[in-house]
Amino acid sequence: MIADQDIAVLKSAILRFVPLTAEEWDLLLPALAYHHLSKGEKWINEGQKEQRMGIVLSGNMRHYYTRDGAEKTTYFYFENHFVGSYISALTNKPSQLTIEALTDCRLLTFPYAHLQMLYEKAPRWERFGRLLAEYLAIGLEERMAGLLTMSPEERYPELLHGNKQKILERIPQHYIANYLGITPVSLSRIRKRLLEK
Amino acid sequence: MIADQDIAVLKSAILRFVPLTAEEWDLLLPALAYHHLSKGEKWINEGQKEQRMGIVLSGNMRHYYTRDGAEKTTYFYFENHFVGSYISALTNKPSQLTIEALTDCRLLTFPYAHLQMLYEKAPRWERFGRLLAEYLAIGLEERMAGLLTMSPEERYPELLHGNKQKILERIPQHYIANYLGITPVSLSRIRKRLLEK
DNA sequence: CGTTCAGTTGACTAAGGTCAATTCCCGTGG
DNA sequence: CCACGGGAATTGACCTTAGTCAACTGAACG
Repeated sequence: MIADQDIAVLKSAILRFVPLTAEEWDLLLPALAYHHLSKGEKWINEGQKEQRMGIVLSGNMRHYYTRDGAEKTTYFYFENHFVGSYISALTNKPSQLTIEALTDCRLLTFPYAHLQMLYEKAPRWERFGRLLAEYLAIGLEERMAGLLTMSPEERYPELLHGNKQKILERIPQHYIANYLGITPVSLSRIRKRLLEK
Repeated sequence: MIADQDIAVLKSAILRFVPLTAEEWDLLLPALAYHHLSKGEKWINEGQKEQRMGIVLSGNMRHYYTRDGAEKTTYFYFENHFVGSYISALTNKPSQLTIEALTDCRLLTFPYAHLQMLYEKAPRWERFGRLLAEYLAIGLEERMAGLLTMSPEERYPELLHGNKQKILERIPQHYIANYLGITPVSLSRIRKRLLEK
């Protein structure tokens, strides 16, 4: 049994994209599952093909690529964020990503295939799918442009003063360095340099 | 008057995403316009809000951000590619990008607003919109992951041996350097280093 | 033939990476 | 309450690689 208030969180996140009738909303309900993760636990592993998406009810998570043994964090997830190996689900290939809980987390999840089925069934859900993909594309574009046009020393303050500063405070600095594409050592030096100004 | 064969090119590009009935296809027709660009000419300028999308019939183009006077190329367009300041159109904000013809180009274009109108009118078109956004998101994700996980020296061979090598041959090296996020001077050195192996 | 622009090369600088030592913080157990 | 252990962050020394500036080469085009 899933708590009503948890379902309400998911519903309002979806309604930010599209309005839904009660009937349309009910199409998703049977696919929902509750999931709990302990700090440090992995939800999705690299190479794996279990394609679920979900929403973070509480806690925060990160996802990263592993290459030559090194982890590269490309995203953080917080409360009310959709989470999942979206690209893997879209392309139907094994995930390149690992998604890990940074704190204890509570999730509400559903199979991506169920969402795809809704795309077939209900135009409103297809619209949701479009807007979700567009939202993602906008975020990715910004991220990419940032990597290409700014140095790490510029990206760091940008990240701090962005719309997430309060939340980033909770995240250990070495993950932030990783997100910026640099080592913790370099971030420490950048912080020092910025303080001296 | 637009040539039938040009329209056929656009149509088959769209049909790669979704099947369309004749009636659905006809909804787009009245919005089409033909456009010719000379080498070096800019199609979309930074700061501008004209939101058209199109397909490249012939020639190739690039788009770039301008920051502190420096240009950062983030994409190349070739025959049969959709082109446009997609993010600007989505967010309805002035374009951050400039899109420029690298050679003489022939384009078929339509207002993004017209496509949005089709989203309202026909579920099939909305599906096209979803698949287009998903396609874009996949490409952006790959690009971003590449920037974060690989050095320029690794990215260059990757680019060469990717699915575009034949086309990249046509593009001046300094644009490729720019795309890789480095200077032409550095790319020249990287090439030299790779040859020595 | 010059002019122009892309590409290469050399000398030097700047900035991040690596490795290792040290300090700080915090929680746990004696 | 204090001592210890472990992970995070900082710092120093040194290395690697891209950036910058400038000179030079080479090919394309008038």
